[in-house]
Amino acid sequence: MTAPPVSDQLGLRRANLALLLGTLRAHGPHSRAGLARRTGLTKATASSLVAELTGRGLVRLGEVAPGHGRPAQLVELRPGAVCGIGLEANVDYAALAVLDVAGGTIAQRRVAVDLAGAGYDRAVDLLAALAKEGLAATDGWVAGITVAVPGLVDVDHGVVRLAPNLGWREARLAEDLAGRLAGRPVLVDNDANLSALAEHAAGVAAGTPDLLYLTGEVGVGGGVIAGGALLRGATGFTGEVGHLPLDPVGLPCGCGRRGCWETQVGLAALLREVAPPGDPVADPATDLETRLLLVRDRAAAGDARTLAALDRIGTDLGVGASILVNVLNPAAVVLGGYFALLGEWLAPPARAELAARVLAPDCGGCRLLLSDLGFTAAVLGGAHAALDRVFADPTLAPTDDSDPDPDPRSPQ
Amino acid sequence: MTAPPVSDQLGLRRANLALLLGTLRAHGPHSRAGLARRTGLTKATASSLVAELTGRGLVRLGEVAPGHGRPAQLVELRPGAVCGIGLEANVDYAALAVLDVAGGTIAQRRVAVDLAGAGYDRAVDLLAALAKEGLAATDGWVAGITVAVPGLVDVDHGVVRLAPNLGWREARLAEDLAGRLAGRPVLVDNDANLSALAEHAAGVAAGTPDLLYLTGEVGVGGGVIAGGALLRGATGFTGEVGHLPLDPVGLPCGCGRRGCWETQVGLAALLREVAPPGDPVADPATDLETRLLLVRDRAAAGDARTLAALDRIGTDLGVGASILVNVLNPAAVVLGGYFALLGEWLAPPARAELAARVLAPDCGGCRLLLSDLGFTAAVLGGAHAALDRVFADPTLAPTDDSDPDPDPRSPQ
DNA sequence: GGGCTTAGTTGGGGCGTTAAACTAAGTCCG
DNA sequence: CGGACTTAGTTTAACGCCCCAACTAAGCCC
Repeated sequence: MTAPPVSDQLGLRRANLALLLGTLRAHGPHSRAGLARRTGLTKATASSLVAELTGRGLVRLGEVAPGHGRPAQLVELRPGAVCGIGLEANVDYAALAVLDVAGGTIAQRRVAVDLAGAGYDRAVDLLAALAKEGLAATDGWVAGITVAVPGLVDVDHGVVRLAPNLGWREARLAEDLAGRLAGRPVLVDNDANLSALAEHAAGVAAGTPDLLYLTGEVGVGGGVIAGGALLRGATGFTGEVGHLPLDPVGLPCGCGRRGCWETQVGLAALLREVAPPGDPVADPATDLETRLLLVRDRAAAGDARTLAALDRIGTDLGVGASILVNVLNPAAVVLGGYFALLGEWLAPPARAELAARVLAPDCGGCRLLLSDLGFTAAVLGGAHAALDRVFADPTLAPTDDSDPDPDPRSPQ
Repeated sequence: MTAPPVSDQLGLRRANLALLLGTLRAHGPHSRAGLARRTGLTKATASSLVAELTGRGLVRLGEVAPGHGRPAQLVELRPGAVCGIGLEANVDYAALAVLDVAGGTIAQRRVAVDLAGAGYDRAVDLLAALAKEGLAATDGWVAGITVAVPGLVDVDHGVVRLAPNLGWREARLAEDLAGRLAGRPVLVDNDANLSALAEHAAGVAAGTPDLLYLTGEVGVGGGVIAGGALLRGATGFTGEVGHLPLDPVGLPCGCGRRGCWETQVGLAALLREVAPPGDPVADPATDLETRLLLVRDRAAAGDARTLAALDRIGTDLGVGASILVNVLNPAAVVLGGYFALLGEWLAPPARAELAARVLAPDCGGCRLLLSDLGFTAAVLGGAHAALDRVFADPTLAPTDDSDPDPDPRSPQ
């Protein structure tokens, strides 16, 4: 998603196209004169750039805005023409999302399937089939395809280093998927990273350049946006927050230690505390979402045991989050996964802990928010990641005068 | 230090000048043809850019490197002509460093003075006097002046929000100092941030784009470089690592809780554990550095009590660091302050904890290093921060043909 | 000493932005 | 109702920067 270097005039043009496109994304429709004012370019240049963006299908002329002088024709991101595709490979489901540059949803689907049991090759086949479904859903141009994977991913090489829950190891997923999709550019990234990206692009914290995404699943996942970009670290393994050592005498964790954060606030902890033995909520045979909704219903009904458990978990959530907020100073912490589903009860005690434990005045300006993207955050983030390629370099999108646009820089 | 936006040809020129300058800083002297090859520019452009950089005093033609064909004239960063000034305001001393673009030290000095007791206005006077000393030490052009302050700093406005040890609050330091220095551009930043910058620019981890700097002082300070840039967070309060809650039943901390990291590994913990009551090491009347050297001598001599204390502190250092490494995935953790001074004994147990607790394979590629910048890291980082202005925009440096260079963008 | 190789310069041309004048299309107000 | 005013957007010429290609420069190899 990092912008290509600017060194020659084509690079300058590219940078200015990206500047306009980014302005439209961040601040909504503008007249050409308005774009010129905001970006510091001249009206002539803005007009020329808008003409090119129109030719590439990225923007269109929309409604007319009257003013004191001649009415302005607003330029806006064009829905439907240029899309990004997100895929998600998870333990018991696969998902697809197709978004256009305007942020509109072209297609979205989730398939229940035992990807972990299917084996790598059949999983790739299934992802390829989903991708083709996405490709068929749009007659526009597809900027790229991004796969969200729960595990450690080498983004630069598109390799899944280790995804324990899927049983994948050193899987050359980008390559294998591109091979089944006529060489289209395929990116691979961690699901929490992509979820953070989705919150940054479109969620409750849209536009916030510094945010921390925390998702409650079997473990606890973390994704960090810092300075408007994903924090990736030296080898792409940032956001390993599940094993914050919070209680030296706590419960044993899969990592071999005791009292890790995810033993306190992970899904297992929730189900254990919320349900007495024999309770249907604790029955692994029942669908997980059904059980979580049951928990929510009980909380809403005021069930004492449930409320006490959620209060305790919310408190521990806040303790762990405060550590991260002290280190990262985000403007927002966004809760996803089951944290969001039960956020109504988790957030108040978590906010109290944050307020008490964050050293910066006024909590460093940090707000605790609940994601409204639900369990689709990762796949939406994938689609956004694909679109970000075009926002960084609009010349990737082909021009409509059937010019195949011999772009000098090879894809992927 | 973020690069100015590129939108017109002057911006393009600026970006290319910066590209060449950055190449010379990162990879040492090059011929003009070599610069062209490495950057992708043409030889003609590289020659033109080098001519301009020479005119601005940033580079010079150095030795001749023979090869197969015509010998190359190497272009190198020019010592002495363009400088950055770093200042440091600390509780019991103030410091000055003047560096040139080639990384050479033009001047460096430390003054023992009770800044906390002096009051803000006299402290600013003293800093201004030090800065003038630095200005007098060079006949070159000064890119800027950066002040390192132990506290919470609003970098954008040059305001010290809160520096408890100095007794400063909402101090408009950049403004006040610039007023005493003929309006020269003054930046203000947190000392740990600037120390991290110094390690990134010139220390044992030079060039590492992702590093974590940890300094042992009264508290524990942290500075994070991520993706080659300082991590600042939403309101500039990143790196508050001293109060990681590591031991719920530990010693009480000034923050009101128990078992914070700095109660385990801060200076007070070291002195307490290392010295029996009545020991000169624990005597607050003695100079701190003297006492620390005494501790080092005892450790070197194999004193059992000292070694046991250092082993315990090193272990706790590693426990806390592992949390940060799991979140940030840096390529290096650099220890500064007293951690570096006693690193010989602290590092081995700390490395063992890191290896055991970091989840990414091979510790995420992270190495634990000891700073060799000593207690000058912050002031050196300040000088580098000032120089970074020129590396980001070489047109800030005036041309030698006495052209006052009416730069469109105002300083500060 | 001639050929080869690589460094660096020169001149012409293309491209993108700028500046300024101009046209376009409304509102405001007497 | 119509002219002045205001703002949007286009046109044209000019300029700056980089690229390309040809050329000169200066050493090494045989």
